[in-house]
Amino acid sequence: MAEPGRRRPTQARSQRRLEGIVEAAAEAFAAHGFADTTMEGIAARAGTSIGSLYQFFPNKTAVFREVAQRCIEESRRAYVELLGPAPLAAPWHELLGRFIDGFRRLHHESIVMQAVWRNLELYGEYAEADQALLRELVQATAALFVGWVPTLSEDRRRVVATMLVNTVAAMMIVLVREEDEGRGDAIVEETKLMLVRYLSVYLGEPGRAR
Amino acid sequence: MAEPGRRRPTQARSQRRLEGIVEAAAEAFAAHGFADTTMEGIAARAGTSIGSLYQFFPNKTAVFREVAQRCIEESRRAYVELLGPAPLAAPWHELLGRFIDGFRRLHHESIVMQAVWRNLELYGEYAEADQALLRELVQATAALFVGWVPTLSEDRRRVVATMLVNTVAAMMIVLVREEDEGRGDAIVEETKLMLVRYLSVYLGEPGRAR
Amino acid sequence: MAEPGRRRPTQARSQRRLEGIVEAAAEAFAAHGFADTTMEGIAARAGTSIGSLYQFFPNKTAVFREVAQRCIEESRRAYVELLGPAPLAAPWHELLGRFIDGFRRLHHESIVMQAVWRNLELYGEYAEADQALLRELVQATAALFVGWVPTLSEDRRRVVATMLVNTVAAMMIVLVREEDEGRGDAIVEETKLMLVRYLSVYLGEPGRAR
Amino acid sequence: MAEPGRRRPTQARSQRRLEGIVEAAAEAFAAHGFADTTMEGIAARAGTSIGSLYQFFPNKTAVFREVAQRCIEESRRAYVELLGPAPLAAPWHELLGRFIDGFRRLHHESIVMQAVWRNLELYGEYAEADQALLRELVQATAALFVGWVPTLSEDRRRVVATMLVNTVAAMMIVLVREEDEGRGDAIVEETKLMLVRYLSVYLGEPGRAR
DNA sequence: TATGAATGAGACTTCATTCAT
DNA sequence: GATGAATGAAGTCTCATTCAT
Repeated sequence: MAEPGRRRPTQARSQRRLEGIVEAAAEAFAAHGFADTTMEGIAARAGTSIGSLYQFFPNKTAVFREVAQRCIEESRRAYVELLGPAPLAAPWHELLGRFIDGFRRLHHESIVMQAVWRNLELYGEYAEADQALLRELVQATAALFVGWVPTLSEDRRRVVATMLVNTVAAMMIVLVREEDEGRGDAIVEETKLMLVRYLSVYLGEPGRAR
Repeated sequence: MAEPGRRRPTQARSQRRLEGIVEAAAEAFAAHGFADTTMEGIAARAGTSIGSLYQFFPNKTAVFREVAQRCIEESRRAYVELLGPAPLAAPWHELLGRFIDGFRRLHHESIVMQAVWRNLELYGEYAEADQALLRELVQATAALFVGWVPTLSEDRRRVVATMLVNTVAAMMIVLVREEDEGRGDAIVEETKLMLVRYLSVYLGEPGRAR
Repeated sequence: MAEPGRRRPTQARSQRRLEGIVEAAAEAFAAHGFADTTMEGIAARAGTSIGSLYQFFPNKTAVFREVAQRCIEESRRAYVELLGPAPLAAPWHELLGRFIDGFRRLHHESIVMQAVWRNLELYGEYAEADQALLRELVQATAALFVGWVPTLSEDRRRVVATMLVNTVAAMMIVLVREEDEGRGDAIVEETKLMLVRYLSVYLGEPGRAR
Repeated sequence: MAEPGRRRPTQARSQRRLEGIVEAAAEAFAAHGFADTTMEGIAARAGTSIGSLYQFFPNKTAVFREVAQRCIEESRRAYVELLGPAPLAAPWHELLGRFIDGFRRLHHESIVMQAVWRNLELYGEYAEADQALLRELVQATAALFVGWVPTLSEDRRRVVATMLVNTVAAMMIVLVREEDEGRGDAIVEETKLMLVRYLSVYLGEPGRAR
C-alpha cells in the first residue's frame, strides 16, 4: 500500500500494532471460539486499548474477517508453493500427498488457520468469510484438473474438486481430536489412501501413465 | 408411573409442552446457532413463558444437550433400522448406499439433526454432547467391521470407521451449501463412489465374493 | 379458636399442616434470613405444596408476620411464667436474673425466636411485626415498675423499661456470636451485673430493703 | 500514583464518580436495606449507568463491602479524634460521654454509618464486613483498658469492651426509633448512666482518684 | 491517534404469585 | 382443599460500541 522501506514511523508503528491485534484475535478465536471472545480480551492480549482496536476495525465481525483473510492468503501462498514450478510434471498422487502434508503442517503452525477452522460457520454474519476460503480452494483445485483431465466437464471438475477440498478440510477438523489420541498419522494416511483411490477414477491409477 | 396411553392429563400436557420446547429450541439452534439463540426466543417460539422453560431445563446448555440427546437417539434408531435384520447378508456397498441415503433423508427431515450438525463444537461447554454422537457412530460402525473383516486389528477398525463416519458427516455439512446450488445429488453420488473405492481396500471389490 | 377436642378431622389436619408450615418457615428465616428464604423452600421443608402455603398465607410477608406473632406469644407466655405468682415478693435482682436466663433459654430452644431476632428490621414491610414484639415487652416491663417505684413518672418508667428490654435484646444478638467462642456465660453475667448496677439507681441497692 | 492535589483529570473524574456511587449506594442501603436495593437504583441515584457501576464493583455485595469499609474508616477516624491527645489524662467517664455523643453525631451525619447499622447481619455474604467493624471497635476499646486497669486479665478486658461497644451499638439502633418520638436525649443519658455505673466496677467511681 | 471510562441494550435466571386440574 | 405447573416481572451482570480527554 505504501511503498516498502519508506513508511513514516507512525505507519510502521501502526502496522505493528495491527499485526499484534490480528495475532491476538486469532489466538482468542482459536482458543475460545468467536462467541466467547471479547473485544476487551483481544485488546488486552494485544497489549493495546480497546479504543485502538476500534481504530482498525469497526466491529468484532470485521476482526474475524481480517483473520479469515489472512488465513486465505496463507492458504493461497501455501497452495502456490506446494504446487511447485511444474505441477503437471510430478505424478498426481505425489502432489496430493505433498498438499495434504503441507496443509496439515500449516494448520499446526498457523494460529490464524486454527482460528478459522475452529469457527467454520454455514450461516451467520461471518460465515461468508469462512466460505470464501473454501470457495477459492475449490476453484484453484478445479483449475488443476483442466490440465490433468481436459475431457472432464466443468461441472464435474467442480464436484470432484469440492470432494477433494472438503475431504481434506474434514480431515483437518478430525485431526484436532484424533491427534490427541495418537491416531493423527493413521488418519492422514487413510485420507491419502481414500483420495488416491477416489481420484484414480478420474486421473488414472497412480504409477501408470495417464 | 401410569401405563402408557393412559397418562394423567397433567403429565400429558407437560410432555407436550416439553416436546414443544425441544422442537422450538432445535429450530432456533439450527437457524441462528447456539450463541445467537436466546432463551426468550425459544420460549416465544414454543408458545410458553420463559419461566416454564426453566422448569424443564436449568440453563441454555442443558437445552442444547437435550436436543443433542434427541439427535443421538434418532441417529441410533435410524442406524438400527437401516442396518436391517441381516446386515451381513447384503453386499456391503449396498448397505453403505442405504446408510448414506438414509442419513441424508434424516438430516432433511429432522430439525434436531440440523440443530446439532450446525453447532458441532470441538471444545466448549456443550462440545461433549456433540462428540458423544460422533463417538457412538464410530463405535457402532467399527462393530460392523468385526463381522466383515475379522482379521482387521481393533485399532485399524477404529480408524476406518472414523474415516467413514467423518466422511459422511462432512458430506452432510457440505450438502447444506451445495444442495442450494443443485449439486446435492452429485455430491452424494461422489461420496458413495469415494467410500466404495476406499472401503474395497478392506472389504474387497463390491460385486465380488468376500 | 375452635373448642379443643372437638375439631373436625379436616380442621385438625389443616391445623397440623399450618404448624408444619410455620415451623418450616421459622427454620428457613433463621437459617437464611428473610430475603434469601423462598416460598418454594418453605413448602418443601414443610412437606407441602406451594399451593397449600398460599391457602394459609397471602404472601411471604404474612408468613413472617405469623412467625413473629408466635414469637410474641411465646415471649408473652415466658414473661408471665417467669414473673411467677408474686413478682414483687422476690428481690428485684433475682427476678432480673431469672428473666435473663429464661429468655436466653427460650432463644436457644425456640426456632421461632431465632427467626425473629435474626431478622430484626427497623423499616421495611415486615418491620412492624418486629417492633410490635419490642413494644409489648417494653410495655409489660414498664408496668412492673409501677409496682416497684410508684413515684417514677410514666415517661421515665418507659425509658428505663426501654433500656432494660433493649439491653437484653442486644445481649441476645451478641450471644449468637460470642457463644461460639465460649464467652457466652461471661457475657450473660456481665449483662446481669450491668443491669443490676443501672437499675439500682431506681430500685435501690439489691439486698437492701426498698 | 500521582501526588495528591495534582491528579490527572481522568482520575479526578473517576474518583468523583466513585464517590457518587458509594454515596448513592449508602443512601439506598440505608433507606431500603440491602435486599431491596437494586444496582439499577444505585446507578440511577448516582447519575450514572449500570455499566459504570460494574466498572467499579464486581457485584452488589462488593458495593456494600466498600460502604462498610468507609464506615470502618470513619469510625476509626472518629475514634482517634475523640480519644484526643492524652486519653488517660481526662476522667474516664468524661471520655465515655464524649464517645457516646461523638458516635451519635457521626451516625446522624454519615449516611455510610446509617447504611451499615441498618444492615447489620450475623450471617450471610456480607456479614463479615459488618462484623469487622464491631471487632475492630472492641479491640481498640480493649486496648484502652490496658492503660486504665492493667490488672484486668485479657479475657476480661475483652468481655468488658464487648459489653461497652455492643451497648453503644444497641443504643444507636434504638435511637433511630426513639428519636422520632422525642426520647432520644433521654435514651442517651440513660445509656451513659448505665455504662458509668457498670464501668465503675472496674474503673472506680468517677470523681474519685483511680 | 491512543486511551479506557462510560453507556445501555439485552441476556440469563430467579421466584413470588396465580390458576387449572 | 391440595397440587405443582405456568407465568412474567424484575434483578444481576456482560460486553460491543461510543466518546471525551
